[in-house]
Amino acid sequence: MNILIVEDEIGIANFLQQGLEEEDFIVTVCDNGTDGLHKALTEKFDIILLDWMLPGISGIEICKAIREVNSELPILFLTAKDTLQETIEGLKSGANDYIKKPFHFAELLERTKVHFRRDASNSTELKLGSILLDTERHFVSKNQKEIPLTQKEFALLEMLMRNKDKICTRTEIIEQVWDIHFEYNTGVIDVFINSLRKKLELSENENYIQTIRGIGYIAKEI
Amino acid sequence: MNILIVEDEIGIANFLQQGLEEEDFIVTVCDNGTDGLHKALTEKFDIILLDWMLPGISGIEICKAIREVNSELPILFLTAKDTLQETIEGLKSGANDYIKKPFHFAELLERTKVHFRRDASNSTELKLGSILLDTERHFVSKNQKEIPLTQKEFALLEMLMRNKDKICTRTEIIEQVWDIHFEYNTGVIDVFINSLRKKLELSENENYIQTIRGIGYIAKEI
DNA sequence: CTCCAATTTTAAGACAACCTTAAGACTTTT
DNA sequence: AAAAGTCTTAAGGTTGTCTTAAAATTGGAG
Repeated sequence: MNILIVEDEIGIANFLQQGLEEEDFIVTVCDNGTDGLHKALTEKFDIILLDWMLPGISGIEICKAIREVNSELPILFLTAKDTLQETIEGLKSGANDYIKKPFHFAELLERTKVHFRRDASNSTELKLGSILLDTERHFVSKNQKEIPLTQKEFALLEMLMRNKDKICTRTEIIEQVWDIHFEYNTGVIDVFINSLRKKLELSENENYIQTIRGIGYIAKEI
Repeated sequence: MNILIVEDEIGIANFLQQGLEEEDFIVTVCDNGTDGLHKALTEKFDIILLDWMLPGISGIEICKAIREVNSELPILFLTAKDTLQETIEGLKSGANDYIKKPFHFAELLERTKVHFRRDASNSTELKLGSILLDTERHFVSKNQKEIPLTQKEFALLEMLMRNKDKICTRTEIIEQVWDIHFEYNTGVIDVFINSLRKKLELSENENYIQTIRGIGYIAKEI
């Protein structure tokens, strides 16, 4: 996990770097706004800790500039500017959290971790109603009962579950699950959807895998 | 945007409710932990504001219970427990933010909005009165109730909603929805407009889809 | 290497959902 | 009152999906 710290007070920067490295984060420090913004835009970080008052570009400017390009990257302000107006200005500029100096390192650490948590996209455990799927163990269960699936069945279910509440078109499915990248039409998908529904015993009122006629399928909580 | 407030001090709850409703949020209040948890698990909210000390189940327990099932839902603690240990405990239990009482409403509001931002930025939702249409989920609802639509119905409604407050001529509709690029006259459009109105239960005084005689149709907020 | 079992793919008929058409009722305009 | 445009309904006709079974392929054991 890569953290970028943009902070000009060397004492604070070192203190943070040391503390975060002890927690096994990979830390990069910039002591001015210009470098900070440049690094933020060109390298890949998982989170940014940002001071407000900086030589070069101010924290606010950096924050706004990052948000122009990247709306996902978590940005935490870390600043001595502690009035209500400033707090709001900081949050409005696109930050995800606003921590006022002086702060406890333990709280900063915890607030930092909050933003790593929600990155469930690479989680190995997926859930859909009473259905659980673990990609690592290649294991699927429903109501605590294991459901043995074949390779293709598993891959198809995984794709649907990773895209929960999003439509998977037939083309997307053929591409991702079957790795076929040209015009193709056959009933394979239907056959496997059918066998998934059967094995998972999806009745009328447990319609987790719905068909979107003319388009594809969707996995939905009900 | 639906907000659930779980708070037993009526004064604070009312204050929050009023403030948030002025900002056009839809607010639900629970004055005890048991109801709060139940509502959080059974209804659909976009964010939860949670007191720590509550009659029934404590905020911490609620937070953990929600996280068992839903790792995405933003949870904000809002509490008088302001020590470092408590803050950390709150965040560790799965909360996304931890706001200490007394707080400024403006800051609370801003911190709440932080969590809507990233949803909104990549939203695929269109709104027309109480009607919501999500292209990605191929989902339409009115007053929180799902309205199942067919392909063509969906495409037609999507076109009208994308052009909200703009007239869609019959020719434009036939071109975009039916992909027919030559002179064509038949009642298809009328039939589908009719079935949309029926399924969406658009009465006289909810005339979201209006006829522009001789030209086409228009979707309008009323 | 060969055979067997399990998995994957193809194919086809049955089925259901959807789209289109057309015709008559209704509304608005001239 | 006539004409033009729209609404409503219901009956085919079409298309996409489900289901089943058999053929083809793969992977592992002997």
